[in-house]
Amino acid sequence: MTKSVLKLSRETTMKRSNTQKLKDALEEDIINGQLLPGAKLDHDALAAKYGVSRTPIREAIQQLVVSGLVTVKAKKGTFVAKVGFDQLIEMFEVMAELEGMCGRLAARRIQPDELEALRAALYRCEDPDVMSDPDDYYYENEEFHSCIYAASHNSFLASEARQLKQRLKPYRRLQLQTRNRVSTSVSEHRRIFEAIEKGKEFEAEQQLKEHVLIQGTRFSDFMSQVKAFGHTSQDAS
Amino acid sequence: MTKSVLKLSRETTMKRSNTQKLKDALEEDIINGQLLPGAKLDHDALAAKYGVSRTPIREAIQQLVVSGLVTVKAKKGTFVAKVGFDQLIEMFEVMAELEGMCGRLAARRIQPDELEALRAALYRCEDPDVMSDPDDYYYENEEFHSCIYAASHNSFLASEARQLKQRLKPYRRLQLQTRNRVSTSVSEHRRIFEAIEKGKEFEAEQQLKEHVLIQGTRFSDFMSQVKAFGHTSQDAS
DNA sequence: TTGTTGTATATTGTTGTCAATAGGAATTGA
DNA sequence: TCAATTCCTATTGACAACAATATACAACAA
Repeated sequence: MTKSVLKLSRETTMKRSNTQKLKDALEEDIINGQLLPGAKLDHDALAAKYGVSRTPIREAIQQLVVSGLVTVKAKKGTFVAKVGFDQLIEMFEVMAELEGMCGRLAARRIQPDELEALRAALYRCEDPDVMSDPDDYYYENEEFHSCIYAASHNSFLASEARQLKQRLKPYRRLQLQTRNRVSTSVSEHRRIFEAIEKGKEFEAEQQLKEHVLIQGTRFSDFMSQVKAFGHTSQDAS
Repeated sequence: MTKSVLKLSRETTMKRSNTQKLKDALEEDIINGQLLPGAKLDHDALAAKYGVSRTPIREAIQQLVVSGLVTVKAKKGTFVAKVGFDQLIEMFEVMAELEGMCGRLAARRIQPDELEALRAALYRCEDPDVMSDPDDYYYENEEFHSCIYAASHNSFLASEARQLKQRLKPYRRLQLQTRNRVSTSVSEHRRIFEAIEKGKEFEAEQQLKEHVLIQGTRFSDFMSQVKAFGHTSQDAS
């Protein structure tokens, strides 16, 4: 693993501290599956890999602990958080509620231009070319949901939902491989869109809740996939 | 301000790092109003006050930034987060949703012993002696809501709700001084309890949402009080 | 074989110091 | 009097060395 040494070189226009850059880099690796739940994060190794001292690494890791992505076991090392079953279910339950709330508020508050943006996002999701490519669909799906977040006109809610979604992302990967996932998702999107378009708060909320909860596959299927992933039921927090 | 030097002496049974103790101490000061929103947190001053070096303070502050209680303005200093109006409203909106969700789940999942605990908490809230003392009532009120959290059987939800409540606490203080607050709150509690007892999910959810949102006082009253507190509409995040 | 004790090592916590950066003030010129 | 430039200082970020602590492992004894 000799690559990605000094990934911290990019500078857009903002000046960011090494700690922040480290935090983002680790976060991304965790979310995108480069670092799997349970993987050990060795301070010295990371310090060497990124060419910085241990302090920024300590601080970055501590911040990730606060946001729940990693856990430190005293004198045992720091590891990518591995959330147990029960908590995973609990988190999805909350995620569904937040998404549902976004939908309800969006149905009530969406503005004409936002509605058109949402419609455009829906159309892109329904494009056969997009549907056939998992990466493309993943991106457009995110866009669709982002539109709903924006339309909820509650930026705090949006950021909370986004944060929780990120935290769940390492485990959501498992769902996407289910058969017919995409086509099911698309038809759910259409129902969600129509509910929002017509201002049906309750229906938008319900549709979104289900969209998150069952994610087009039976929940037991999902559970068994998670089980197969090798979790027992410990840690996190 | 010579007091509280080395508040970090208490040891229950756990060993906690200075950073963690600092974080808790600052958190508590912020939540309990010792440190008002907008107050400056001087690293050196804190280092002197608590008798530690600057590093634990740095780290504690960084963690508080992640959880949203403080903000750092580049090269200007770090300050207790002062959330603006709009975001305050947004946060209350989310808080209401989470509380409502707790109530809904509790109505569906509460166990006999939990129901009795909730009933007992309700009775304590209704005790005239308790109602007459703001501090007592505050405590018992917290207990009542804690029972609902527990009965939701979703510990993740409970911790998220608790965290958000803490973050709002500096501003909730303003509500408690409203006339008839306690007696209104108590009767709301009874309605909430009855809804949960009878398993009426929807009603429990609605009651709790309103309980949080209007908090017995008209929202505009609350808003004007907040305004009087001296916020304009900046920072946070 | 099992239990205990001691040592070694890995990991985390703390400190003092240095460097860089941005804000503000003061001085100088018009 | 006003504006611009320069210098000073407050503040944050980073580092390396030091210290403390708990765990793991091995050796030894019962």
